[in-house]
Amino acid sequence: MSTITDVAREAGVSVATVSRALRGLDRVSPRTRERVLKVAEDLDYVASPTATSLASGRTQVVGVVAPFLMRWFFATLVSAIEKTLRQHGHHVLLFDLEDDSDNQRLPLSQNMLWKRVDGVITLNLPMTDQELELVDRLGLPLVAIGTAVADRPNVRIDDALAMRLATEHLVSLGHERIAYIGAIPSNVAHIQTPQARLEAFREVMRSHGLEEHKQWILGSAWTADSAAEDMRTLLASADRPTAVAAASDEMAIGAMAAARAQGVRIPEDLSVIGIDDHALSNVLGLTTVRQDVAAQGREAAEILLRALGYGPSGGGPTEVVVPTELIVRSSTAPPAS
Amino acid sequence: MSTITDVAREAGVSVATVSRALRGLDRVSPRTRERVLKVAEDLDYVASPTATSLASGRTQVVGVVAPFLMRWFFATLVSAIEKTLRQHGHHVLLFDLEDDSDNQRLPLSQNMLWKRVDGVITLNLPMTDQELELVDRLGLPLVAIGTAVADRPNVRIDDALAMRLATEHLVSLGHERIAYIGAIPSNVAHIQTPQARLEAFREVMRSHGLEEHKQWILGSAWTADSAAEDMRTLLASADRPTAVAAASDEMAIGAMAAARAQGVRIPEDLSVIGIDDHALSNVLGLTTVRQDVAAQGREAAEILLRALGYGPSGGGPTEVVVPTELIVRSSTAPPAS
DNA sequence: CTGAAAGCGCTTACAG
DNA sequence: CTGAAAGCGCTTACAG
Repeated sequence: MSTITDVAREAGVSVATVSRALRGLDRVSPRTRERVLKVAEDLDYVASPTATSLASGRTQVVGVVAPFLMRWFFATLVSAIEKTLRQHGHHVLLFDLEDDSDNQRLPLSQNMLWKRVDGVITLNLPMTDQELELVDRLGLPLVAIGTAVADRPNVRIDDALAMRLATEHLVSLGHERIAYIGAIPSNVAHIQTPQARLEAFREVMRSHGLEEHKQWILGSAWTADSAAEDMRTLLASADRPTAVAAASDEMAIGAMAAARAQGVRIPEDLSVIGIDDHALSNVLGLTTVRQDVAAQGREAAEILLRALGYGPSGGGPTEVVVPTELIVRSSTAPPAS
Repeated sequence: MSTITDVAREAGVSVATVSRALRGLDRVSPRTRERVLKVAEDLDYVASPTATSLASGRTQVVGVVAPFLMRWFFATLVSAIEKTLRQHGHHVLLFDLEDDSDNQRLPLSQNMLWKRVDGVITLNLPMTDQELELVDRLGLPLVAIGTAVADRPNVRIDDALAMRLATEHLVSLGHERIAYIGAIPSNVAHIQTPQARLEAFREVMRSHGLEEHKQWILGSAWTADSAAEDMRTLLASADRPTAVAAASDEMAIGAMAAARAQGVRIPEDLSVIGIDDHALSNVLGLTTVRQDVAAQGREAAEILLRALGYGPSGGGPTEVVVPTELIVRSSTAPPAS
């Protein structure tokens, strides 16, 4: 592979001139620039990013950090972020912080970031003080999707609003006996989403004077399997709800499946609603509150790009709340009187 | 942040010695090494990867390239690969080659790889000749998961065997009228999986003397939505199958949902089987042929690491076929007499 | 508009 | 066992 020196020699100019010409800087005569471009093209020249980085201090790489990657929400974000960044000449270095051998996640460390990325995007990841201090010390701009990180730019949906939409939908259908799936104990993590959604559910119930049954608030682990298991227990009892609001579609899908497996018809015997509009929700007929996950990824990438000095330098929003929308399908209906 | 020069000064040795000591090379006295280690620790020293790369020619980064990222199969692979590589001090640069604005995928280009990655892992990605030539020219080792790439190391399941297991299961239950979902026209892509699975299906049908109905071979686009749509058409006709084999669980899930929505009971009226053991298959009761996707990611990462000179240099397998297993759940049963 | 030179922070022979 | 020096391939003031 050819280097900048090869191009300079071939074009009969200095490497400094080649560097300027190729990067489109001022102060290069049109003729010279043209010649350099031609030679570079002929030689299949591509600047060594590693040399460029060492000299310029920028890597054109952004770190994307997630607590896990396999779930639909995260995979969708990563895909959207990668595409947006690549359109602007940037690349994605991926970190999956899930630790299989432990139920604690891995910490973000200096050698993941130092001189390796120009910025960081966190995907629903509560950061520890040390991690935040590290990112600060390294001078890295950061954008948080979902769970907010200190006072950094943040892209998310309005969790409370989303769950309010979901719960109000059930109430408006006439349901009064409503269960909830996805209540994560507040001491487990500083993740805002579960708590905000549960609180919104409670608030709506209260505002309609509806009773909240302790044993109908299920603390499932945000997976379909876990939700299905909790649902089975719930359905085994004599005292059953007529509807269930799940904090995510994956849990809603688990709940629907568990109900059906026990002969409970949906929506005749039980209405189910989720939040997300997961890739499979449409086909499964799940009523849900849609969030545009790809849009969140795109917004976050653009904010970061701006922080890195690309695009319109003029500020731009630093706090984006992506709209949310009720999608009624066949998993919800009025209760069977 | 401190540099190697800072450490050298503080420890009273040359930068060369620091470099050797920190990398655990020979020819450093225990006392010196200890001192250097101590100073480095005190100064929070982490070598600049960009400088290291320029000097050594290695980046400790591997490119992971996929036609799209959002599907369960790909997300699971990426997660497993990332974890395995990170344990060995390597990082993942991610490329999603899906092009939203076009139905052709983006090409792999020189500026994605050149001096940026030490090797490449492809995820079910048929490579063009130019891409292969590029990877060769850059001297990058490559490992292919799923769709094989020329004579490079390859990790996959036995597609034909998997579909044979699925089809034989249906036949052994007594089904004779079996439909197939996921037949991609061979001119669309050089992806082996769809073709290998369809052929295996046909072979099993033939070997049992079962008739293959042209209109029961559905060319769904490997998504649940597409499979559901095709299934609706199929069920609308008077001449119906008693069972359907889908080439992936996502399609099987779509087929099940479409059937149920039309009042077709599963498995009483229709048996459905898939391939994958998708995260939602268990909860949905889908009978399937399980493939261990994470294991494929791990194997591929390890083969690449070996090619890069890590771990036992002694060869090791270069062709891995991960085993596959029939998981019978509630979506399959003997036909209704 | 263009070039010579220093510098980015490491690794790697080469001496000793 | 250790150090001085060249080199990796760019960018960036500084002169001119």
